[in-house]
Amino acid sequence: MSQSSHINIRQSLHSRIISGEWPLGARIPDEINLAEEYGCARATVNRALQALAEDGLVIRKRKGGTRVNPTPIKHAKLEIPVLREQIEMMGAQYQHETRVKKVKRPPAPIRARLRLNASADALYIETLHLADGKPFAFEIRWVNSSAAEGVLDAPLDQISVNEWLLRTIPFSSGEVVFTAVNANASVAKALETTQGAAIFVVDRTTWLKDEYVT
Amino acid sequence: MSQSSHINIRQSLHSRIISGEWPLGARIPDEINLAEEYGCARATVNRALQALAEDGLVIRKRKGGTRVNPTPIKHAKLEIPVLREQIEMMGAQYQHETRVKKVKRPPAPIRARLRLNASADALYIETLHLADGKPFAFEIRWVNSSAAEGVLDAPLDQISVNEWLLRTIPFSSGEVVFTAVNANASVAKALETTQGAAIFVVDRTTWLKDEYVT
DNA sequence: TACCATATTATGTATGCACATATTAAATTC
DNA sequence: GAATTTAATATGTGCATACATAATATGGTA
Repeated sequence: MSQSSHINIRQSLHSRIISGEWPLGARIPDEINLAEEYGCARATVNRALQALAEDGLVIRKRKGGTRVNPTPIKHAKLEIPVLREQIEMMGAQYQHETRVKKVKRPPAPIRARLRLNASADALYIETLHLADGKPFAFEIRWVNSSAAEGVLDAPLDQISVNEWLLRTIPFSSGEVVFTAVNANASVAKALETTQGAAIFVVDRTTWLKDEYVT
Repeated sequence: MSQSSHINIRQSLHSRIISGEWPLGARIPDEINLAEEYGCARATVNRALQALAEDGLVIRKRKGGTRVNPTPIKHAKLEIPVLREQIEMMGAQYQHETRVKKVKRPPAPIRARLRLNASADALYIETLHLADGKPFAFEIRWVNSSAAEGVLDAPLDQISVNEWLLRTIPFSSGEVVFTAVNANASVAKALETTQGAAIFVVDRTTWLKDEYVT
């Protein structure tokens, strides 16, 4: 009982579900019964169940009741840490250098990803992120500047592009897809490490932007 | 007013925040005032604010009040669709083939990722996912079988490994990292497409598993 | 001034109640 | 028997209230 009640109930139900107490797709007791069982108000059970529903563990329907999601977890949520926080979390000091920043025509695949027509320009930015002065990550980003207006005027020396965009753009529109490329030679060089090493690349496409994070 | 009140308020506050009505890090009115402004109960505002806090848009502290997150969105949540759903969403019929499934010693980098010692074995699985009989995605997965006990006995012909794991493993422990490799020749062949094409690879590391999704 | 106890404040959580809404199940009608 | 109306039911939402809790402000004392 270290936590609040709805969290306890949430966890309890969670473990009961994955323990197989209720088979896949089976209906679990309704809120009133659970409330009785746990000795709390229906609203409290409701809150716990809603949380489980958000996690995709159960599916709830009016009248139909609550049942264990037969196709569990359509979507796993994950975290895309802002690099700065990631670095500072390690107790290191964060810095970043904007190496390139100019408007130019993106190559065809990028253009397609950004849904730009052939003549449109985009903003190209290369940023090197440093932890305690040592290269930590290298970031290449294409920004659809027509969508993210003001990006040219933004104080990109103070905050990173990443954060600026996250701050400015309503992330609700973010449909994100991850793609990958191997670390190429130039990137490896920038990071002062061996090509093909444990470098990882994240390629995110949103309605608005396209970035590679190394 | 098409939706329920707490969702309206949530959206309203969201747009007010990103519109810059309250500067970064600034404190926004407390629940009581907002409730008054929106003409609803404090609980309703509370619900909206908690949702925003979960999204990382605001930070809430007892007494300190609620303020706009100065380092916005530490974590963007995204969806990792289960391949089957993705395919069925397109109106295609889903099938999958388990091509390889055996226990063996993973290579060093994988071992490190899974936090296994040098002698430990892991389960190696290759799965080909089909949409209407045509190759759609190729999946290579290493499973730390000591953690995911029972994976060997699971009916992996009926449901995919992906779904089985998601169903079985408490995803609360899932710290996920994405990495990327270029599509290599063998993968490209399996997918009957050109190497280096718009294939995308997701490399996820959890406490428990490691997978590549093409 | 520096420090510590206390009051104040904003959010966190829980409850009981009421009513809305979707959906199933039952009852009625043709 | 089939189709349509009606009732029953589980969840969705909102409100008013109460108390808990954490963090800040305040004031008094050394």
